[in-house]
Amino acid sequence: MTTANLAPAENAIDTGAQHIRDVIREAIVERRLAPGTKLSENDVGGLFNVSRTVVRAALQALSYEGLVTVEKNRGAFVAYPSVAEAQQIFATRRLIEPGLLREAARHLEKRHIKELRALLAEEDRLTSERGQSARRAEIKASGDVHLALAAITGNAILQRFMDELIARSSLVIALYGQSVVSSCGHAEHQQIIDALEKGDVEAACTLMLKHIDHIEADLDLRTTKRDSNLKDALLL
Amino acid sequence: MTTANLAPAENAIDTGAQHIRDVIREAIVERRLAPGTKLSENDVGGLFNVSRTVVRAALQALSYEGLVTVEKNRGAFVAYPSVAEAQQIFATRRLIEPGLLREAARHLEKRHIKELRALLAEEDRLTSERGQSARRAEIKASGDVHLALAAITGNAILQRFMDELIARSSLVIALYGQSVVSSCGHAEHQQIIDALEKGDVEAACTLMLKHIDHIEADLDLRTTKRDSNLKDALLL
DNA sequence: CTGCCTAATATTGTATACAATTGAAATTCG
DNA sequence: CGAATTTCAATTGTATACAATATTAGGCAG
Repeated sequence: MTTANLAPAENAIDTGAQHIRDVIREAIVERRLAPGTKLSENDVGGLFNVSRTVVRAALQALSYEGLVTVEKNRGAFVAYPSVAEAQQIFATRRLIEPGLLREAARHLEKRHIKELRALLAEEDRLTSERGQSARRAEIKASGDVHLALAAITGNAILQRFMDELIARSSLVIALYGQSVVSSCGHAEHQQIIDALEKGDVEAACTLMLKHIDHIEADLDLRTTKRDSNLKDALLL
Repeated sequence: MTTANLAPAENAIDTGAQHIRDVIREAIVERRLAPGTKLSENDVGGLFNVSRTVVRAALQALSYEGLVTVEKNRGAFVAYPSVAEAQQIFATRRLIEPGLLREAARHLEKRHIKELRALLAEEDRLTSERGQSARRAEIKASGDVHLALAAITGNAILQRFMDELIARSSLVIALYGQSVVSSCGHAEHQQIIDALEKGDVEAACTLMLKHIDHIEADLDLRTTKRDSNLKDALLL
């Protein structure tokens, strides 16, 4: 117990539960698990060869970060964000990310730029690739850019908040996204990093706000199909 | 299921666990439970007349919001924030609260002002009262002002982030606070609300930043006594 | 008397068993 | 034939039992 303990949010909870949580989380963020899908404790437990006890712990953690909805005596479901929720997620991102960018700029080093460039290149590579698998990876890569910026701040709390916001954004995009996010999204990421590298932090902030606006504008929030009755009907 | 469901973060988890979580949480925030205190599953369970199962769920939730530290095979303890953690908490608050204030101003109505005034009056009342119990209530009341501002935004995610930040701030103040927070803290709250009522949002933001600076300045972060070995020795 | 090693105790991690609640199918009555 | 009610199956909520790990106490050698 010498080095660790610096990242307070890195609470191990339980070994097995942490793994299950990570796997399900990734599946949700990459849209392999559709919103509304039932996550039966028995099924999940059987899948991972563990008892319901540990599955419950994982589902509870996911519920806390808004990726899973737990209904009493009914079980856990992949979250199905409402329009109001979606708007709150992006409002919160607009509130946090410019400040996050300024804070990242204060800690910025050359190696960080290199890391960011590598992420952009990966994103670029995926954009030109075809197939659903590439599309999934692209969604994740897009979020990773924002998470990398959060990591630069060295602020574990901020990182966790962003973790949650990015994951939930992915869910929202999965539900309400119209076009593929890529086209505009990737170019904007590049512009933000460019501005950051030039030292023009305020320009980067402005670009970031526009970027978030664009993501939200690409959503089709008109759909009132977020009626839980209808939803149940469709999925059963 | 007509009205509810609007607050997505209000996941019920478990009935019993939720209650235990709330009680322990309040005890930590009000400093009745000292940082570092062991929270044995058996003891807590006996106290609430429930099995370890439900206690674990509560402790896990508390761990997720940083109020409790869970060490593998060792159990749960009331969190003992490091200096680095404390700095991150306040850095995050400085990043969020000005934006939160602007967002609150957009939704501000007369009834909100009345609510805020009532909170300030309560804070004032507690300030003039003597005794440890009043001091505890004062710490909580001070946080409530910030939480009320978050509530005005109507953004449930933002509210949850602030919930966590305020709770952890209370812990930090409990550990590192020198003087009683009240004297300067309360007057500053009043100034912020005054500026808000006048419609001068930017002034309110400036005051808020200064306010957070003052809270942090009142901490004695020099103390390197955050050595877990020493801590164990002292508490046993 | 001090330091280390071993054994016992206590606490957590996980699985299983039982109770309670929900959802649906089947049956009965209008 | 349709609607309401009752019964049954499945799933979650909670408690308990067992396994693994850590801490503490005791003994032994130096």
